Amino acid sequence: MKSRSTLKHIAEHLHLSISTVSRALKDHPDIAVHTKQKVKELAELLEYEPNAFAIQLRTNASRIIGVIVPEISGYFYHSFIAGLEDEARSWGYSLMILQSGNDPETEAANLRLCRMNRAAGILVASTSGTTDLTPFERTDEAGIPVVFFDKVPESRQFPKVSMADAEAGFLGADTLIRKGRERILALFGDHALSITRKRLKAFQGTFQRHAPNSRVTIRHARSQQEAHQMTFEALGTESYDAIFAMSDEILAGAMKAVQQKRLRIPEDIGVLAISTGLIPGLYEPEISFIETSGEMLGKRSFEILHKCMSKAAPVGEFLVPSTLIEKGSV
Amino acid sequence: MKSRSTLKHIAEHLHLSISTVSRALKDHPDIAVHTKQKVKELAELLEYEPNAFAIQLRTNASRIIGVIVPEISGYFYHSFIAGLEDEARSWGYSLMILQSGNDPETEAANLRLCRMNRAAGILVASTSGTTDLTPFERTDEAGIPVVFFDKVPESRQFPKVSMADAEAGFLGADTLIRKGRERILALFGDHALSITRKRLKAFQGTFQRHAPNSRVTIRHARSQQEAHQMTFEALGTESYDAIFAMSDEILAGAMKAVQQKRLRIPEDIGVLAISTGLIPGLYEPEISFIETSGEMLGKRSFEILHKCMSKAAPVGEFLVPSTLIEKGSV
DNA sequence: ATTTTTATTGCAAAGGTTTGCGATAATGTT
DNA sequence: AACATTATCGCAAACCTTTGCAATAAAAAT
Repeated sequence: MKSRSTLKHIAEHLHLSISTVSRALKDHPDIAVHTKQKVKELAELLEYEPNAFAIQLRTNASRIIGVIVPEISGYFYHSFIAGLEDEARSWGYSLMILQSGNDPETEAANLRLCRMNRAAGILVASTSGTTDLTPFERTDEAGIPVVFFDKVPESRQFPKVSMADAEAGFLGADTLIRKGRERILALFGDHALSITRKRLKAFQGTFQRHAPNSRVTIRHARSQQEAHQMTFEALGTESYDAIFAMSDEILAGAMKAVQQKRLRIPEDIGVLAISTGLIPGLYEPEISFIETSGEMLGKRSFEILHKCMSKAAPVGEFLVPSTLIEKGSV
Repeated sequence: MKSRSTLKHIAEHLHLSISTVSRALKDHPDIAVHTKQKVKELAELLEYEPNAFAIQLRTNASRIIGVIVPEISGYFYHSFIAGLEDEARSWGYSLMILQSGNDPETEAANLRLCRMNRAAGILVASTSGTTDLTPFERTDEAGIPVVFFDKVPESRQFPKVSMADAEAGFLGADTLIRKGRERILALFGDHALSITRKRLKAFQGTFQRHAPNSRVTIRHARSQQEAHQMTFEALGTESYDAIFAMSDEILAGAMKAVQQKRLRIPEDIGVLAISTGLIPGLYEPEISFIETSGEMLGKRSFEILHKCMSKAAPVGEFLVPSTLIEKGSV
């Protein structure tokens, strides 16, 4: 275990004071150029690396951003984290990742961890069961900005950034209409989730306004399996010319039914989904989708949080736009 | 910005010394029981939360584990991270996630970050271009144990934990043989990667030994697209009764060709893959696979690192077993 | 020649916690 | 009654860095 070199070591070697060394290393104008040079050379030689703890203790601020998500794996959050990490690193921040396992208690414990580590800021995709926001308020009051993303609470108090769900819903409907699809099997997720309601509302609204004569059948599935089964049954009882899936999970289920029935895309049936992009690329032909990019959400979230960290405190909800990516499946 | 409470605050309120408070909070036997009680009560009331920086500065050790991966997203690492986080949290550790983007320089920078933050330990899935191990050695010498996982270097110096690649390769071949498949299109990844070579060697060896008369065609693809194209061409020129894919990425590519050709599984062609499990579950019928669980690798990796952190320094390579999951696709 | 400015460096405190050792008083031992 | 032991608690240093202010010497201005 090699003893790590400190400012003190360098100072002693050079017969300088610690403060001079400290300033020299960060190009403080007070320090003579030749002194700076000598200091930097020795620092290089001694492989000096500043002690982050000491800095953080002194400045009472870390370069660590806490990220609390229900789960890292799954269809979405990992891409969010990837985008976030990318952006954060370019600003000199690192990520501390915590999973809540969709359990409010673990979530609170994780929040505490972030506070203990004096995170520079915290990004939270809340649990579906998160009702009590006071822990978050306390954290915020303690000077650690909290920004919610993706799964955001109703509260008006915190900045929030999420996908443009209404826009995505509209785009979905609009695309189907433009392509002349008129008998739609539209598969949505759990109706209790706000994401579902927002997408559904825009989707339905668009059809009612612009293609009131189309037959749009809405179904709700809570899992891939349910979506699979539901689609299989639906395809057996009535004839559809397009399937719309509001998420990757739903799409995966629906596609199993499509494969099972050996339907050709887009001849026998058109398929369109709202997706992150990975899943639609697995099929042949690839599935057209409205992209709700996890990466972009990550980057955007960092931007908002970054503003919060530098005093300027934006509030309200920020939306990440979604765009149609055509692959010819509809 | 509420001022956070410290040991000092508590001490002053109770007319005690800081050291007594510190000891009381951690049940030091020197402290009277009633004192402990009073201290703890007030700490609760004041919502005292220890300053992690100060602790880490004093003890020169954090509860943070650095994780350096080429990318978080993609087919594999997110599940690894999920498993790791789960295990680490149960031991009171948090994860600091860094992406190297498969760039050795970024990797080195990330390593430096881990050192600066005095990580308790570091897990690295190295870049394919990582040749110089001295930065890792230096980190290790500085008292921060380094454990490689998944993509491990040749060096004998560091503990390594990876999938049982040989076993997986054997299992793949064995399964195909048992199912009576004799004309195999076997798709592997980049031949430069050790993971590819290990799986391939065991796969080929098993066929040579137990089914020397089977026709096994080996192909190497460096991307999903390449796998797709390669498979499509292969299926056009010769007849096969099974496809074997050594990874999710390859499988995804191959399956596109299968769908394109509208081949029925398993009647027209059998399919078997080595996989994490997500992708094979997307098709209908689902694809049988040899599971190389990212979660398990994550948990196991933590175990090894944990041993390294507590003096006991295991060396050598640890393998997490893989098991066949039958879905009837072969 | 004296005063003012400028350039360069050092001093010392602060940030919160841990910990070896010393201090004190109470209890037990001879 | 003198001494040894035990139970509690406080002192102060250490961990390493940052930063306001003071200090010194050299240069410039009067």
